This record gives sequence, structure tokens and C-alpha cells, in this order.
Amino acid sequence: MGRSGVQELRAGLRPGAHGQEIELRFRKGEIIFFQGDRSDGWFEVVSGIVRTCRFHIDGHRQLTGFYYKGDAFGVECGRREAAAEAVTNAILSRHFAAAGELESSSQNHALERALESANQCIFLLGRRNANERVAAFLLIAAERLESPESIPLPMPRSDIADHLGLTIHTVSRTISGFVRRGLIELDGPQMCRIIDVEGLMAVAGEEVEAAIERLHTAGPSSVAVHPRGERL
Amino acid sequence: MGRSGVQELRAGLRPGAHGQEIELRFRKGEIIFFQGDRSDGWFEVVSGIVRTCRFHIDGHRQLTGFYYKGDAFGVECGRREAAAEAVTNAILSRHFAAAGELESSSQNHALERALESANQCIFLLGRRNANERVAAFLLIAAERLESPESIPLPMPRSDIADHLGLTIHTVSRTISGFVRRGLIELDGPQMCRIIDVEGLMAVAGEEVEAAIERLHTAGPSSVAVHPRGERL
DNA sequence: CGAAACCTTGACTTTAATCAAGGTACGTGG
DNA sequence: CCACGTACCTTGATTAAAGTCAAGGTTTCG
Repeated sequence: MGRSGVQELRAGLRPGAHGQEIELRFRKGEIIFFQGDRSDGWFEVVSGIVRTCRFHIDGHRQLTGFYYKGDAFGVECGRREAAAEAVTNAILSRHFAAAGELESSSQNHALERALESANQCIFLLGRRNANERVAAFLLIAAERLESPESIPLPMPRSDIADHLGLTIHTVSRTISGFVRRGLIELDGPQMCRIIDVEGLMAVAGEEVEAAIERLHTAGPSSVAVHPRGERL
Repeated sequence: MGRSGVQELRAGLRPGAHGQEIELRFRKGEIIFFQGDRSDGWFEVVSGIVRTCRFHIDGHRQLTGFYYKGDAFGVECGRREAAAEAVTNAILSRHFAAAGELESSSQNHALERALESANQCIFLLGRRNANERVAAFLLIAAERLESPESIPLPMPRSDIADHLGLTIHTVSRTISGFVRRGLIELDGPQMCRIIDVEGLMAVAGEEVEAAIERLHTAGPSSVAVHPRGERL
């Protein structure tokens, strides 16, 4: 049912400035492309917010990224690894991939950005507990939006949860915890103000005590790096 | 201490076939490059296994991938996002990035493979429990090694743990659990045989239909996709 | 005003981390 | 060759964290 609507909307695209680029509008909640679609180019966010998501077999969703103004997404070749959807009303600039040599450097750049974005997602998911993940998520959002204090969170809690590998309950409780500890304040569930950046960064990096405790463990990393004291 | 050894080894590189490529040998445990190093090219695995890892502030390690014969790693530009280390003795082919137009299509290809690898890592970490993650890890290793039944696991359990976001204890217990359930067998901790592929896939949550699912994902996504029943 | 979607919180359960102890494989040197 | 040390692996008991179940509250919009 949704699919035909998207096709319609795609048909309604308007030619952009360069022939190679096209500007598209999507409304909140609309699908930009489906997981498994044949890929014929990538997108850049002009305004609004976009999410990409993949589905596990049990229906459980993994959001692989949120994309803000200037971010690129959907750079994969062949088939779409993840679906893309508009979190808010959004304007996108579309770039076609198969355009040959002229395009290759910009495609390269887009690929690099996509890789960076993927690495950021890995780094978020690699954190060990909910506090770290949510704090890091908020700080990243603040940085991406270039809004040092005020962070709009137009995505539902379920999006944040599926991005961080948590449940909406844990996300909600964690955010409430931050409010209780005076790290942030909420103006409604969709608007967050950071009160104590330092404190939030400390949480994101892990509580101080835990970090110290780990240093005393005599660097598990260096051990792991040279498992058998291999000499070079 | 390790660094000087690596530099020495780098000095000992031998010119390869095409001038643009060089073949390098690393011994088990050696560092290929450090996180934060300036990037001047990427690598392809000729033989052996390589891991890439990033470190969180607390010293906690995140392995972002294992790379087997034919895999590319270290494709990022600017500075290395992650360190790379030889899990086993390894032979690598080195590709220089700044070589201009001729190289750009192969760099593009390498970037795409790197992105795929990152996505796989996200998909592993996105799984909800230890059973799913370990089972998926084993299946992926089997597939990558093109060894349908016998999976060598030359990396220590700590590597697997840091890759999957678990502890070595949980990894060990989970593997033991699979053995107890008759899904796999171990010939020593570093050699694993899959007894019941179907069963393991069922545990991983990624049944044979997974590939198919990806092709027509319209169903389950449309629910999540239209949180407010937005009409197009 | 009512409905729908979304958010928060409390009580309880499950899962994985932590703490602690042994066990195994393997290389080194006596 | 065997004893020893080191790194690595496994397992049991306990604790901490996040998931689940359940209920009620808030926001938004028609």
C-alpha cells in the first residue's frame, strides 16, 4: 500500500539545477526508498531529518543512522542495504550514480561520509550501557545540529531505541535519569536542553570511577594486541 | 615499543607487481597501522586474518571487523579511524590512494566493500542477545571462509567478545551452550565444526528467507514507517 | 471532547556482567 | 623429557542492568 504512494511521489520529482541533481520533498513518515530496492544514486539532506533502517528477521528494526542537513545517505551500490524514511518533512537532493567519470570523485566523497556515519553507529552500539549510549547520542545530535544547547528530538523514542539497541523504556528512563541528575532539561519530550555538557560527556565516556578502575586492570588492550608477546 | 618494530617492517616492504601495489608480511599480533595514523592507502588480505579496532576512552576495545582473504580494510581517508592488527600471520597487498584517476574506480570498489563490512558489524551489534550474535558471527565466518562446516577461530575469545559487544565469559558460555545443544562441535577452542546449520541459523534469527525478506521488505516496514498513518 | 499515538513509570523477570576459581594448551629452559 | 610459566579458556555464584509486563499520563489533532 505504501509503495504505490512512494512511486507517485517519485514521479512528482522536479528537475534540479545541474541535470545530475534533483530536489525532492518528502513528508514526515514517508519512505524515500525500500530495503532491497535497486540503487540508482544517493541523497543529500537539504533540510529536515532522515533515518535509515534495516530489519532483522523477527521484525526488530535497526536504525543505521539519522541524517541531518548536509549529510549523505543511500550511497550503497546494487541493492539498498537499508530503507530510508523521512523523520520530519524533508527536502533532499538526489545524485545519480551511473553518470561515469565526472561523478566518481563526488561519489567517492559520499561513500567516505557514509562510511564515517556507519562507524559512528558502530561506536554507539559498541558502548557498554544505556547511559553511555544515550548520552553519546545526545551529544552527537547536538554537534550535528550545531546547536550547542538545544537539541530537537523530533524522532519518537522508538527510533532512538532502535538506533541504540535499547527499548523505549530504557531510553525513557535513562533520559529521565539525566534530568534528575541535572544534566539536561526537557521542554516536552521532543525538545532537550543540555545543562551540563561536561557532565554529559563524562557519562558518555563512562563514569569516572569505572574508567579509573579499568586503568588499574593493567591495560587489557596492550595485552590483547600482542597476545603472545610476539617480538618484531 | 611496538611502533618502531612496525616502522622497521614497513621499511622492509617489497615492491609488488604493478608499482601501485606492494605485498607485505605481518606476523601474528603485529600492528599494521595505528588508530590516528595518517592514511595513505588501503590493504587487501592475500592470506591470513586481520582485525580492525577502535578504543573507547575507558580503554574498552571495539573490533570493527575481521578481514579474510580478498577483503579490503583501511579504506578511510585522512586519519585511521581504527587500528589494524594481524590476528594470524598474514600477507597483505597494499594500495596507495593518491594515485589519481586510474585508481579511483578500484578505490571506489574498496570503499563499497568497507561500507558493506561496516554494515555487517552494525547488524551483528544490533542483535538483541548473545545467542543471536555468536551464532551469526559463526555463520558469517563460515561463509567468508567458504568452509561450510569447519571454522577456524584463530582469534582469542576476547577478540570475538570485543567484536560482538560481549564479555569473554558470555562468549564462552554461549559457545558451550551451542555444543551442549548439538549445534556445533569444538576440536579445541580454535576449531569449530558446524553440526546443525539450520539450527544455528534459526538461533541467529537469520533464516534462509533472510535474503528473500530483504527483496520485498514492504510488509513489516510499512507499519514502522508510517507511525501516524500518514497518507501519501 | 475524544481518540490515537506517544511517553513515562513501577514491579518483576531475564540476561549478561562481574567476581572468583580452576583447567588447558603451549612454549621455554633446566 | 619434564617442570614451569604464561596466556587463554571454561564454569559456578552473585550482582547489576536492561527487558518485559502493566498501567496511567501527556500531547496532538480532528
